[in-house]
Amino acid sequence: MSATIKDVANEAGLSVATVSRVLNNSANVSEEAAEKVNQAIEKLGYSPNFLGRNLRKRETNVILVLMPTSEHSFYMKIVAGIQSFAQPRGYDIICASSNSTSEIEVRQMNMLFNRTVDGVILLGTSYDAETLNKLSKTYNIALCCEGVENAEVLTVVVDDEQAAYDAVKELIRLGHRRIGFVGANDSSASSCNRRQGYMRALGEFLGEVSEELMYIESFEYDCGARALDYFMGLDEPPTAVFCVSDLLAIAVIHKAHDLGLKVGEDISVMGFDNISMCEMMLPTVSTVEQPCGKLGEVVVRKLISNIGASTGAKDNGYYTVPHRVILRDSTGYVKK
Amino acid sequence: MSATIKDVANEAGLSVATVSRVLNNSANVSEEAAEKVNQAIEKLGYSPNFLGRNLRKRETNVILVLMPTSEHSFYMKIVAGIQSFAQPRGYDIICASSNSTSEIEVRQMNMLFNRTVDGVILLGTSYDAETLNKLSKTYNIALCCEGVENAEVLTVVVDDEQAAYDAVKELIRLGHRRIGFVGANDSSASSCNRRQGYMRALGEFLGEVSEELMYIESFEYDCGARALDYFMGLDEPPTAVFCVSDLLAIAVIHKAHDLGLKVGEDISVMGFDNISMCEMMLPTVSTVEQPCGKLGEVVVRKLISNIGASTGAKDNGYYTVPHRVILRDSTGYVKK
DNA sequence: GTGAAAGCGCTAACAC
DNA sequence: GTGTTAGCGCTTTCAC
Repeated sequence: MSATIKDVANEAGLSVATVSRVLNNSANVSEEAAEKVNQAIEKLGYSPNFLGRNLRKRETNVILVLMPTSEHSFYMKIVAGIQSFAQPRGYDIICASSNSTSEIEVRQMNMLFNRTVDGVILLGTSYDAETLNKLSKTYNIALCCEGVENAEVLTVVVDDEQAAYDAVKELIRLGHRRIGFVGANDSSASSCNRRQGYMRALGEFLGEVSEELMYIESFEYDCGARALDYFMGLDEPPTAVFCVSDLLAIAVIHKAHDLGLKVGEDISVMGFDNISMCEMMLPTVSTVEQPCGKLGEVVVRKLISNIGASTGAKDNGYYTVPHRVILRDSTGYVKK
Repeated sequence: MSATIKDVANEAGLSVATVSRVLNNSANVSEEAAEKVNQAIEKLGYSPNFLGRNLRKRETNVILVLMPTSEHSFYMKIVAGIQSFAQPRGYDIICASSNSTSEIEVRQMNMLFNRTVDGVILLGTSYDAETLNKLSKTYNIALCCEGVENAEVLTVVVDDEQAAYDAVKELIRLGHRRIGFVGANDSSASSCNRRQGYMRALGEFLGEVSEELMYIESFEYDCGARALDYFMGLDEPPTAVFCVSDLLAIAVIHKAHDLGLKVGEDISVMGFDNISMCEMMLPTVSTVEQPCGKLGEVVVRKLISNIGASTGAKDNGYYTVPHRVILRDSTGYVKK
């Protein structure tokens, strides 16, 4: 049906080897021959079949990015960062979303196992450390945004503990003394580390950490409303809330509005990630910026280097990139 | 390095043909043989190389979804719809974003040309009708969300003209008589069609359409603010604004807030798409819902059918799925 | 029920 | 500078 390299060779009156050379810009091919080949390609509308090429070369130059959910524009920003680095270096980036379903994740990981892609970047995973360590021996895998405890796999993240500490410190600077925490289950390393940072800041500056000010459920949007309901039901509700994601912060803000609270005055809310929605919201949302572009760039740079390296020489390090606290309208000085 | 089907055959003491049969669950293989093969697979940690398989079978069972931008969570919802239909039918879905750059789009389309994927769904494209028609003869292509005028390519969209008409009709029902339109350049078929619907509603119910109430720029977020600035500079500003996207509507709402206007009272704003942000915003955003799941499901169903069909029997039809106007807090009765 | 062998489209020795 | 040819890993006809 569609033309092959052989057809091109016949059409040009040359051998497939020469056609292949032209296709790959290798040296040792006369101008004349190249011209003939290009004409034949044009005439036949030929496009090389990469299945053949990839099979032969044992590489695809494609990297797969797996996201737990596609709702977060945050993830797509990282993908953009990955792409901007990888594309000029000859790698195509494709992505897929597992909807936080481990079954789908496994299925998509098959693209790695069956050699459809050269490597995978996981922006969150349901694999445990042991499995990841085993897979990492045979395949090129990297974690980004969300690490896995004890996994000796290339990982690039922000320093979640320190970032949360910095964020909560800002709230304390604004005069807040009762600060709530909205987190996901501790099976998420990032949520867990952020909780540690929150607790360290409270311990260091206020001297005490109260269990009742921590609401732990999941990253789901709806949890934000439930968290605020819970907090407002306390004898002494918090005057500020630190959330492990912007989405949760936005849910809290929405709920606060429904309860008649003025966000930034009656209650301060801080998120995490700096998704684009933070600037679109009314009020705008204070948050901790994760440098998405940088995260993507760093992780794919190291992954590509691993792909090119011999098995023994792989970089399975744990790297952090700098974060930044951004204050907007959703946080303010504590009400006297 | 990694095991091949030959290694498995040797290990099992059988031929590669038998191993292949086991791999593909074909009939005519004894229990005993299957057992041996599975043991060998287990022992060697074998995973079939799909480059070989796909080359041989001349199909990959992968469909590529190309998005113009990854910022819209809207697109990812469509991908989810596509995936939910395709996955159970043996197709993997991968996606890539061109950042509205035709150069990147072309590069990504290479995955179609070089047989890395069986088909492509374009959620917006910079290709013109002529090119699409030509490509569509050789390859399996579908358009979703955003059609291309005169393209005889499988297309699944909402009826943009009618949807805009319905939305504007609602604004008129709320008493609005001066209604602004914020659109993208008419090179976008959807924006163009929505403008037609806006004009039809105005013509039909109010008798006149005023050029000065149409602000046409692009889908970029920043255009929303400029549009409102423009409108408020008019001698008689509109009391309601219909935007061709929710993102633009949110930008308008944000700007209105900055100008001290109360959205839903002083000015009504209607968007288009029903992205998840509409419900998160304060105020919540009235909009036209595009049934993302349905769009994705329908387009991939027809595309898969085309992939399986002979060249002549392809469905290049134009299909619409039903839309729905959703009124929320950003629209209200006109202020007396 | 099983195996031998051809060949999918391509690249890369190797020979000339 | 060009051509011949062996295979990359797999499926599938055709014998048996």
